[in-house]
Parts: sequence; C-alpha cells; structure tokens
Amino acid sequence: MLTERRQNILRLIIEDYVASAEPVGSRALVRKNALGLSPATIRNEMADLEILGYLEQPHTSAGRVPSAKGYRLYVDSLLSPEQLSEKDVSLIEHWYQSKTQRLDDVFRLTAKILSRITRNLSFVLTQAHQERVFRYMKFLPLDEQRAILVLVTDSGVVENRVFRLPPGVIWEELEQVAERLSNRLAGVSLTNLDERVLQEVREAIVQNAALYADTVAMLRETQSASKREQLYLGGATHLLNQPEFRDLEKARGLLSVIEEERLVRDLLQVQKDDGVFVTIGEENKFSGIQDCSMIQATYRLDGKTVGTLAVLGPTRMEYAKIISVVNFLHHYLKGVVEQNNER
Amino acid sequence: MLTERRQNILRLIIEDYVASAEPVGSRALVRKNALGLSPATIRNEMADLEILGYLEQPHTSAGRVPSAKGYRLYVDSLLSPEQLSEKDVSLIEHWYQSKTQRLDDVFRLTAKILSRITRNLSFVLTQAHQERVFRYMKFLPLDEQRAILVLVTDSGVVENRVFRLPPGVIWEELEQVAERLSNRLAGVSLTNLDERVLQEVREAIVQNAALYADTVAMLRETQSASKREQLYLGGATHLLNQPEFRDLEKARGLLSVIEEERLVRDLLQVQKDDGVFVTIGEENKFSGIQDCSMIQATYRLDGKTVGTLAVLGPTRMEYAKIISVVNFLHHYLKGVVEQNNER
DNA sequence: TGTTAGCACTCCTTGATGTTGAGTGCTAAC
DNA sequence: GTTAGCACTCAACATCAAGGAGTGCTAACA
Repeated sequence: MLTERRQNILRLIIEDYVASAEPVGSRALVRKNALGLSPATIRNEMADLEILGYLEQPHTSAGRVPSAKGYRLYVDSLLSPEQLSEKDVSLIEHWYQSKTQRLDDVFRLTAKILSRITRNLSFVLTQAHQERVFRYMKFLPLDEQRAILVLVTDSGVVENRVFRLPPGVIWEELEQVAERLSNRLAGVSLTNLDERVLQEVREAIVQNAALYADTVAMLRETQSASKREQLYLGGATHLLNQPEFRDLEKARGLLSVIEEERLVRDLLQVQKDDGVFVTIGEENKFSGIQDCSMIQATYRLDGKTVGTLAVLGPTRMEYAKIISVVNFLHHYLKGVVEQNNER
Repeated sequence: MLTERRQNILRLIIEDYVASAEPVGSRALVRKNALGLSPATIRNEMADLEILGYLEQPHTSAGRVPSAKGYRLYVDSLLSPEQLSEKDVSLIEHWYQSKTQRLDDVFRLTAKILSRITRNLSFVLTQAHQERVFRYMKFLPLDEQRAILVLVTDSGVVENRVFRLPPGVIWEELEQVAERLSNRLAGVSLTNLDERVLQEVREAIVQNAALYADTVAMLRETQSASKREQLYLGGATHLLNQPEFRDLEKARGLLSVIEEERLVRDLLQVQKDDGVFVTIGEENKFSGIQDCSMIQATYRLDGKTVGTLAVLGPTRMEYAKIISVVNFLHHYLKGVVEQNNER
C-alpha cells in the first residue's frame, strides 16, 4: 500500500500528464502544485514509484509517465468522481431534444454525442437479442396481382413481405393456409427454427411451392432480425487530434481495428456485469489498441444484455470526466430503451 | 489540341506518377518507356505542357506532377478503358455470394467490396425517395391489452405500430375507425402530408385521442421513412496508406468531412445524369477534399434517383481501374435493386 | 530519518552547415 | 526538330554543436 503522499504525487503526475501529454519532471511538478516539497524529494518519491511499477521513463533524463498499472490504481482508487458540468448536461439535453422518434436515431445520436463531449471515439452497440415467439400470420390484399404476407410475434413485431399471387389462386384458399399455419406454428420460438418445424410448414402448404418459399424466407428473416446487432460509431477524427497518434503507423493500426465491426463487437462483449467498466492498455485484446483505454457500460433488460456504449481513446485520457459522461448516457439510454420496449 | 506525342507523354507521366507518387523527371521517363527520344526533347515537351497547364512543378529542379487539368484531360480522352480482371470479378462474386438477403446488407457489403478492390474510401448512398401512396389501414389483434395498427401503401410497404388498447374499447369500433380512415385517406400521397389531411384524420377519430396520436405518428413515420437516406461507408483506413496523407493535417481535414454525413450527401448529390462521373481536385465542393478525386455512379429506377455509389481517393488514383470497378458494381447493384423492387 | 542543495551526467531538440543527386533550362551543334 | 553538354537549383540527408529539461547521487541539514 502506498503512503498518502505517494498516492497524491502519482495522482498529480497523472493529471498533469493527461493534460499536457508531456512527461512530467520533478521541478515542473512542484512549480505547478505548491506542495511544500523540493524537487529533490519528489525525485526520490518518483524513483520509488517507478520501481513499484506505477511510473515509467521514456528515457533517462526525461520526466515520468504513468504506466498502465499507474492508471489502473488511479482509476480504481485515486480518482475523484466528477459531476457532469451543467453546460454539458444542457448540451446533451439540447442535442437529444431534436429527434427522439426512432430507436435507431437515438443510438446514432448517442454515439455522436458521446464522441463530441468526450472528444474521443465512441461506440454504441445494440444487441437486439430477443426471443420472438410466433403468434399468427395473415394475408392482406394489395392489388390484383399481389398480396402481403404478415407475420405477428408475441412482442408485436410484424414482419411482412409482398409476394405475387400465384395465378388462379383463390383468396379463401390463402386464408385457409394462413389459418392452418397459424395453428401449427403458434407458440413456436422463431429464434431457433429447426428443420422439423420447416418440414411441418412445408406439409401445410404442399399445394403451393412459391408460397412456401416466401413463408420460409420470412420466418428466416424474422429469425435473423431477432439476432441482429447494430454498431454505431462516432468521432474517429478525434483520435487523430491526439498527440499519441502523430505516429501514422499507430493511427492506422487503430483505425483498421475499428473498421472491422467483428473486432469491435468482440471488444465490447467482454463485459458481463452491469455498470461502467474500464480497460486499460494491454488489458485490451487486440494489438492495435494496446495504447488505448476503453470505458464501457452495458445495459440490460430483464437480465439480458441489450446494448453497450463505450469510449475509446489513448490511455492518457480524462478518466473522471469520461466515466461520468458514460454513466450519464448509460442511464439515459437505459431509460429510452425500457420505455420503448414496454409500449 | 495537343499533338499526339504530347498526349502520349502526358499519359505516361500520369501513369508513372499514379504508380510511384513521385514527381517524374525527363530522364526517368525515357529510361522506363523506351520511346526513342532523348531526355532533352522530353524536357522541352514537358515545359510546354506545363505552360499549357497540364503539368505542375512542386519546385524548380523537381520532376513534373499532373495538374487537375492534366488529370481531367486524361480521364476524358487519354485513358484506355480497362476490363476488370477475372480475378477481381471472381472475388466480387465470391463476396456477394454469402448473403444476398436484406437489401441493407447488400449495400453494406457493396461499400466494403468497393473499398477493398479499389483500396480507397468508398460510399454507398441509398435514397429511398419513393412516392408512397396510402392504400388502407387495418387493426390486427395482439393480446388483451394491445393491438397492431398496420398501414399499407401502394408499393406494398407495410408500416406497423403496436399500441395499447384504450380501456373499454370495442373491436368493432376500431374496425369502423380503420374503415373510415381508409376511405378518407385512400390515394393520398404520404410523401407530402399536409395539415388539412391530418385535420381530417383527427375528425375521423374524435372519440379517441390516444388512437389519433398513434395513427398520426405512424403516418409521419411512413412519410419520413419514405424520404430516408442511408449512407454506407468503407475503407477509411486505405486513405491513411496513401503517401499524400502523411501530412496529418490533411488526413484530419479529410476525415472530418467524411464524418459529417450531411457533407457526404451533399457531395454525392451533385450528379444529375446516369452513368459514371468523375470529379477532380478543386472541382470538389469542400476544402477538406480538394486534393481528392471522386468517381461516382448514380442508379435510377423509373427516372428517380435511388442511390449513388462512389470512390474517394487522392487525385493521384488509378482512374481506369476504379472507373471499371464502379461501373461493374453499379450495374450489379442496379440489378439487385430492380429485382428487389418488382417483387 | 526525512529533506534538500549541489553537481555531474544524459539525451532529446533545435538549428546550422555541408554534401549528394535528381532534375531543370539554355545554348549550340547536328 | 532533336540532342548533347553544362551550369544551376533545391529537397533530402547526415553531421555536429549548443541548449535545456531532467535525472541520480552525495553530502549536509533539521
């Protein structure tokens, strides 16, 4: 366990470094912080902190830089929780005001807001991993040649599909098919359709191959839609503003990780608990982002993960602020999703 | 009009520069191309081409670099149309094979393919700018407390919305409302809903304010959905690989233009004709991309623009190849969209 | 025992300087 | 019209010295 004074020095170093991106030296530290000690004393403490692994030196005769372990300690126990400034809160509310219609837009907007306020890259991942149970299906007329096949699930989601009426088909006949299938499929989970069920469907509409194809396609689509994930992303530009990405190689490595949706999803699925969660430096999975930290929060509904939002930036980031922003938006989004879901 | 020889020299310079990204000098040019002339002669020609505005010199004693005007001439008349290599064609087909289900996925995939093959940034913009005409609406039962309001338009698109049944409402009553509204609204264009129509709707369901709200919201959503644009984007990483973006300032400027969907849409809406279309350097609207060229193609359906695909890269790009790729995918996408639409 | 002043040392950064090489323009000869 | 020759330009690169911020260590001090 570190002495209070060492913790304090570590905290000051981190905060200075986060602000300036320059290694911080002993003299500079005392100049800025009037802490009643001489540079020499600080030097001694810094040397010890380095031995303990909380600081690093880019080279002899440069100042000290926090190590991943240093950041970790900072995030876990040194950092003083920050309130979101009123200005930021009102900004956020202002941005959200404009459109709150489509859930889709809310997520997109959230990613944008998150990146603007934190000045870092942000993600919003929605995992609409909902169980969908078939309720009934029905045909609706459209015109002489076409009709609509409508599929209703227990959550009220309606999938629909326009199809050409097979020549010579009678409307009553279609209604019978719908009736028969509705009875057969009622209560079946569309999340795990198996061959047995499809076979039954096939048997129920032997007369009409085209109709069968459309029906099955629609069932499948509903199935895949219920597993659908969507990733929203904002503020990649901010990364290039960070001095750590002067080095083009690094920037490129990072961008290529981000462009692979697959990888991002992997990143975001790490977390199993609710609440805000910080990954620092090498704790991250992929090599492109091992100089980065990520602050993420997952929100759930009835115990199931339905989405994650996250901020990604250099390890040298304003943890306190970003954590508070993520927290805030996390709650906001949770509210929106819940409200939308009970409708 | 340039002499044949000058055109030839210009073409060679451009192709050399595109490949190497280095200013090309007279000596180097003759060495590589065995064109039976001495460097001195080439120098004379180059000097003339520079005076005419087709070439530029970064500084005295550097080689020549094509100007925007030079590229323009090249694209318009010097460039020999290229066939897509068989390898590329089979690659494309392979990629498309996997999933052809959702239109959505097709666009996303197209953006990805486009950027992979051209090694540049690519866009796919869909402008589902379709006139939608109301046909009828209908209620479908869901459970004791909820029902589904379904809206059918002439193109067969069905919008639907779950709502809570007002307590004490009778099903027959709802059906009457639907009937009444269907009659009133049949044939009305949802693309330009006006207050008069909404007023009529209001009158038709005076009894039930909640129902009114849901109905109007749905009409509005259908309206906005019919104007909905979607932008897909792929391969931003490639830009950072280009030597012209060593300069971080430039890269950042470009990325920030790209991140503003609004701006990108603006860019892509320039074009009014069908077919492939090239914008070079300063011909582009925004300052962030004035070192860039864009190759785009718009596809239409019944005379209406429904989508655009585009490749954006440094002016120094492989025009012939990229044009052929854009062309190819353009036709492919057109086919997919048409097929999807007539279903 | 903890703190501090002093000092030699390290090493990045910056700017000046010289060298190299690819390329040019011009002139005169073919 | 083409070409060889030549003086000139200028970015790129390497080398070198000076400056400055920072360190570690030792010895003195409270």
